[in-house]
Amino acid sequence: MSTPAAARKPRRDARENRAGILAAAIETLASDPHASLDAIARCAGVSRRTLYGHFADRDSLISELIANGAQRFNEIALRIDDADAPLALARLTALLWHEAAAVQVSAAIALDEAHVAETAAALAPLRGQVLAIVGRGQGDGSLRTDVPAAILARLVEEAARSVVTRMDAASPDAAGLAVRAVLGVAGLSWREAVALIAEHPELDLESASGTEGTD
Amino acid sequence: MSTPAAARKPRRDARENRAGILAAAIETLASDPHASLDAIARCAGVSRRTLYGHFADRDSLISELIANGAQRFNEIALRIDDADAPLALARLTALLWHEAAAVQVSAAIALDEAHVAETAAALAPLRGQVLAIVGRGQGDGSLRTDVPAAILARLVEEAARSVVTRMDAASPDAAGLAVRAVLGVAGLSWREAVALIAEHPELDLESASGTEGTD
DNA sequence: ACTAACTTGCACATATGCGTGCAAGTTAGC
DNA sequence: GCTAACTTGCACGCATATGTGCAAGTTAGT
Repeated sequence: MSTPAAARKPRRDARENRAGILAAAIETLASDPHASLDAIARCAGVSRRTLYGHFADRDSLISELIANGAQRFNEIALRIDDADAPLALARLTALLWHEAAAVQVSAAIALDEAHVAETAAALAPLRGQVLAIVGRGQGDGSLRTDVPAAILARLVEEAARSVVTRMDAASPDAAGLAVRAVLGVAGLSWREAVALIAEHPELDLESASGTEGTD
Repeated sequence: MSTPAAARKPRRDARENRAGILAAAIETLASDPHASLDAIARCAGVSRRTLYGHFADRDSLISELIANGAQRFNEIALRIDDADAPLALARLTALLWHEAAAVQVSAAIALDEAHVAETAAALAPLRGQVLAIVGRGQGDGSLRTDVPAAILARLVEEAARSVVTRMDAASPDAAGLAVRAVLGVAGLSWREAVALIAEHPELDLESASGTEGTD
């Protein structure tokens, strides 16, 4: 027996629908964290009733979103191993940016009273990593020391969240903007931030257009 | 006749209740922008029905909150006249901080889909002032120029909003934190920010502009 | 082509929030 | 102490959202 109890493999269309619902939830909740299940279902091209066939209730859906997102973010965060703290922050921000869509939901959901605790728990590894980086940066003098590490970590997180959720993600250099904001809050002068970014093209802050660095 | 048409002066308890409702709305909505009128009424120690005696509907209440807040913020913003852009930003942030409670609601409400437009309109003068300061700072090289003025103004606003809404307003140096975050995002290194703050004790940060309160 | 899995629409129950009407109670203020 | 102003509770009607049961339709997979 392949499976000890229950659970024959679900049908193809069912799996597609389930994925579609999750995707629709991300898309819909990103712009409105209070969107109804009906809105999500319609966005997924599925009936509301079907949604309940895949998720027990609203919380189940949200929880799965949080779990999925958190896992991706944590994996990214734990892969960062630059010794240089500012660079680590920059890279972390840049990498997370690529998950923009997912990040937006998580960021939005994280603001929702009902799920703060759950999100906080799920993102613990990421937060630990940020705190570690910040602490290291304060130790070697590369980051500001006029703010306690714990608060600075929080400040950095909020700066990133702000840019992700409140600034136009489609703007020319959105990823770069996020990195600049984070580095600024972390204590670097803007010229230092610009220099750091210039020295590390592998940060891959895209992008097309020629809004060139310029200053 | 003191009053030409209509409007006999309302009774005292009525005026008190009205004010109480507004205060309760600020307190309640600050923590949960989606709080029900019932919650607000209860917080004001008044029946839900009474609330409707003072405000036609939810929007009327919110609108008055926005109008009140915006007026105070705009007045403060337009009083700033420091030639030095970083200092102007610092002072603006510090002054607005004193309106913390009111700022929190406005900041929270401003995030609400239904009232963004209204808030944006009401805060136009403040935003104009920020843009002017930022432009000036870019012109004289005291603020970062790697980001267009319009976006930088936005970034500054979001940084301030973040700290106000998301960081513990009761923490030791919350006002200073806001100023530091704003200056950091605006391009100053943290040492420059610290120096600026140190040179201008009249910013009145650190400690206690009086919530010495207790209850 | 047959069957089990899946989807769907509809009806239903429940809950919450908004906004209103009204009759009975309180209170401010003269 | 009288009266108008104000508050209150309760009853509605309305709208939206969640979650479930069920019978009838589709569809995937063998």
